[in-house]
Amino acid sequence: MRAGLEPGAVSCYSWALMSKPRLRFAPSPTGYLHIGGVRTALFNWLWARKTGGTFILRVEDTDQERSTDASRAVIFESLNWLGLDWDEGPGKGGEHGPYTQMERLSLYQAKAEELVRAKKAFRCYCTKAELDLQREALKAKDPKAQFKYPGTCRERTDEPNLPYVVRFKTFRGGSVRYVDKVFGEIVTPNIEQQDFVLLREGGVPLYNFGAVVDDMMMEVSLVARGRDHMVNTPPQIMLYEAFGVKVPEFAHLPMMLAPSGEKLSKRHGAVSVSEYAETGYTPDAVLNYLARFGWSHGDQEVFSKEELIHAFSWESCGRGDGKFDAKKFLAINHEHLKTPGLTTDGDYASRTVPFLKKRAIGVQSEARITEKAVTSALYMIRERATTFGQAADMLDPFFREPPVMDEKAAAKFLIKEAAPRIAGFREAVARAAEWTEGALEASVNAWLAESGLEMKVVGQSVRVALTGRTASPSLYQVLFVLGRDVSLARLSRAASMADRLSI
RNA sequence: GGCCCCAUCGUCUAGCGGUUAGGACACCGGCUUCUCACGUCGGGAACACGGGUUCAAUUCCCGUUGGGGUCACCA
Repeated sequence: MRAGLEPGAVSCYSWALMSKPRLRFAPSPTGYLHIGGVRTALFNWLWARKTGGTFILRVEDTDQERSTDASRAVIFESLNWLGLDWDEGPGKGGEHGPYTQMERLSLYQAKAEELVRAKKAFRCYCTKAELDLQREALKAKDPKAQFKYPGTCRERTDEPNLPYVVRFKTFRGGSVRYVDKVFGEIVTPNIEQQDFVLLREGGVPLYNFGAVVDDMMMEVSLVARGRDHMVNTPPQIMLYEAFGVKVPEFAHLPMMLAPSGEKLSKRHGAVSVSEYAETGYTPDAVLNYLARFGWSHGDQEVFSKEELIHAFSWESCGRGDGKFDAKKFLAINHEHLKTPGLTTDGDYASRTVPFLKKRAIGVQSEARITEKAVTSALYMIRERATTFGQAADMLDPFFREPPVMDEKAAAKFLIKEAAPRIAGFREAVARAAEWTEGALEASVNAWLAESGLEMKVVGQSVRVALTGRTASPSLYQVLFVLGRDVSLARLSRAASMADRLSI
């Protein structure tokens, strides 16, 4: 009942309906985990989680020139940080392992041999140099001509003792048709294909072959990947048909481009997941932004991870490429940090502590940086901080004694005229009925009223006195969080500093 | 260049024949205000173009233009 070789005969539905979907993310360990790659992983993961299917992680490391163990580790680390957990794969096992391609070499070789024996593939003894020569020759004759492997060894029957690659006998007539879950029907004439290489000279598979053998053996039922792979789909489908197995479903995702419209790369700013982790983004916000890129759910912009799982569908994926927008990304992160329902106090604090500790290295107050202390100060900065890194910056004056004094701020606000005001403010808060925001404010207001001063004129000096900066949370919150002793001490010190400074 | 894909505000997008074309980010104003934010109110801002189909096209079809992808013993 399998699909035949005629065009239009490839049906994918039965597989998908009969069992839980199996999806995979198959990165190459050749660098950091790219934000675009994460989106691919995310969409696969969302569908697996929504449908109760299986999410497989497979490492495609057949490019031995560029693959590194360090990169492999970074990719795992990034996926873990994002919370995109896999059901089968490295470190997790599964019935279809190993999940690293270089550990599956004998499998590819056996499968290639199977095709050769069935005359669906052949050994090609043409060398790379020969082919390059032919390519150049053709180009010299006709610059517009398309070079395709001429089929030199396609029907060759001898088996000389020479190095060879294994090539696929591409179907000659007809076309490949499939129904993409986001792009719809795609038809490609087979004439476009050439006899592509399955196995290199050393027996290491090339992408299209490795991916198909693995997807086939791992029983992947839906292949979702970037649109840049769309051109690989027809040859891959030929391979499935050559093996006589069911063709999986395909879903291609529109591309994420740089604001300039070029392919997104490091020269356009942060593109690796680790950079966002280091800046203090929260993983769910990263997923939120990436999900909303090329996918939508009515007017909703902010999603928790659970909401994404619930709402996701291929039908709501767009088809147009998009441009990465760092500002919107930041705004989404801010939204997640502001909302306790999205980022709990505990989560917020535990993610902020490392940032605070990092900036407190060598400072004696480091021991005071605890999740508990940070948690109790959180309410001051929830609305303000856009990243955990920024939160740590805002919290810094509360975990350092004395606070770092901004020199410009001091020069401008800790001036002679300010000294008596700071002192007056100090006395006012010192005689507050109790050390609460309300009582402090009441006491300060009373002092303001009797002294004829306005908060406008004393505020900034007091702020610099308490925090060393010109921007901070509300003064009463600052006083409260700092506590009576520290507050009074900082105010005294600043008052005398102001008095001295301008002599 | 061949083949393939795409096309709504600057950006991400809603729209699935009849809407004052909606939201979000960004931008610009007002309000709030002890700073910075947050919040809130308001504003400017889009259906690439040309043909069809239809009583009616942003929406369906074709073409043009524009953008993107890909053309390896990379993935």
